[in-house]
This record gives sequence, structure tokens and C-alpha cells, in this order.
Amino acid sequence: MTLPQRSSVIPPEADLIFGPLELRPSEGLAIANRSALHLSVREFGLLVELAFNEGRIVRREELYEHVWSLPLRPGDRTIDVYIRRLRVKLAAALPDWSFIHTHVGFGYRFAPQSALIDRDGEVSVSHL
Amino acid sequence: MTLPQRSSVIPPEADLIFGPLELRPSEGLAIANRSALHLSVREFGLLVELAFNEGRIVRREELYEHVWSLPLRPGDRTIDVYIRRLRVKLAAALPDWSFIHTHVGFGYRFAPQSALIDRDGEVSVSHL
DNA sequence: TAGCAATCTTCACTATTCGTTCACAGCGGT
DNA sequence: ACCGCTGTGAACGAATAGTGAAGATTGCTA
Repeated sequence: MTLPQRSSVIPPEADLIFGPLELRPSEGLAIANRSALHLSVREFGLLVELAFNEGRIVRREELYEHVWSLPLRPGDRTIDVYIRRLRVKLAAALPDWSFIHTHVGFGYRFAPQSALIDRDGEVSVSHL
Repeated sequence: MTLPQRSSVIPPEADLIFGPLELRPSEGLAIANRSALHLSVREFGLLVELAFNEGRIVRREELYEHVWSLPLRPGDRTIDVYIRRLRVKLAAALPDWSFIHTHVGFGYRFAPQSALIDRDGEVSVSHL
């Protein structure tokens, strides 16, 4: 018998903190810059699933099965829609940050980074 | 066996103060701007339960079970009605403040904030 | 104990939010 | 350029919450 991997077979309980973004799975609460983000249940579940696997590319099937507790049917676009809604809400709350990266043909990867624009117009990306 | 979380397994005794709103559980007294708020027993219990868990989303089941000391039956809308009465009374006493936030599918969150409208018509929210 | 007032609960209706699907546009790799 | 994958905006029914009012209960007081 092996220890469980770091994937959400076991739902996360501990808070997840990435710069100004804080996720509290036990309360279903997401906080950006001290004020609560209003996420739906599915949105929050998807974000936690991604954040819990920070840095990894998570396959769409894995995301869907963990958050929806159902197998992903071929052609189902639900995840795409939720990814977009998450991106919109995160960008609204934290305009200088990016969190969710697409890996075509594979899935999505949660990797928080802050983009601060210096006086030359260059973008310096700081990874956490 | 774990220690109880910060939730009202133990009913709060110490006063709870949020800007102009003060709750004294030991006396069953709620004060807004120096004058007493007239709340019924259930209203007061619900408000204290929410306030005691400030910042957290409290599930409807948890609210009902703590305030009513009964399991929440499916379809019971009593809490909704009391939330509304609380909001009405709080808004009447403290028009520039909001306290109780809805999280659809989860429950309610007590997070006092004052909305002061500046000369640009912008709303600046100050969190305590 | 009958009447009254306040409170608690339930109900019906409305409004809002959510989850999902669709259609089409845009991008990426080959 | 082609084809498959993803981004995006909109639309729909379903689920959830907001709301006003009526009925039930409780407790007080005459």
C-alpha cells in the first residue's frame, strides 16, 4: 500500500495561498486581496482542483472527474466554459496576475505569476 | 478526537463589535449606533451565530442546527425568512453598511463593510 | 380564560444565479 | 491551408434565494 499522491483523491482541507489569492476549501471561500471572490460551487471546485495541483498539467478528464464526480463525455465543453469564467473573475480581481495556463491537447496548469510592467514597457514575470 | 473549531459549539460570551454594530450575547442585546436594535430571540441567535463566524461561509445546515438545535429538514425556508428580517432591520439602523452575504449553494457569510459614496459617485468599500 | 400582540413558521410567487449546451470565431500544430 | 482543439458570447432550463403575506403558536394581560 502506497501513500496517496498529491492529487485530489483526498480533497484538500488546508488553505492554499498564492500571493494575494487565498483558497479555503473547508469553507468554500476564495479571497483575493482581502476581499471575497464570488465563485459558484463548480467554479470554486475547479479552481481548488487546479491550485491543489499547482505546477502540474492536469488533464481535462482528471479535472472533470474530480470536480464533477462523473466521467468526462467526449465533446463536453463544460470545463472550457468554467475555465473562462474563472479567468474572467480572477483577472477582474487581480489584473496583474495570471494563474491558469492552457496546454493544448493535454489540459490546464495552475501557475500563479505576477506581471509587473517596468518603465521600458518590458514585462517582468515573477514566479512565486 | 480534535479540539472544536472556532464555531459555535461553544456559544459566544464575549461581546462582538463591528463598527457601529455591537452584539452582547450574554445579555441578548444588539446595539446599532448606540441605540438598541429590537430583535427577536431567533433573529438575535442567527445574527450572533453569523457574527461569531465572521468572514467564514457558514452552511445553512450549520446555522439551523446551532440556532434551532434541530436538524434542517430539506426544503425548509425558515432561515431565508430570518436572513431577510435581519437584513431589513440592519439596513434600517445602518443604511451605509452591509453585513450578510449570500453564497448560493453554500450558505451565508457575515462580513461587515461600509460603503461610503465619494464625490465621483464611486463606491469605496472599507472592510474592517 | 378570552383577547391581544408579538413571534415563529409555512406558503406561494418572483427574481436571481447556476450549470450546461450551442454556435461560431480564433488559434496551433502539422 | 487544413483540421482539431480551445476561446467566447449567448441562451436555456433548473435550482436556489428573495419576498410578501397568511396561518400557527406562544405568552401576556385583562
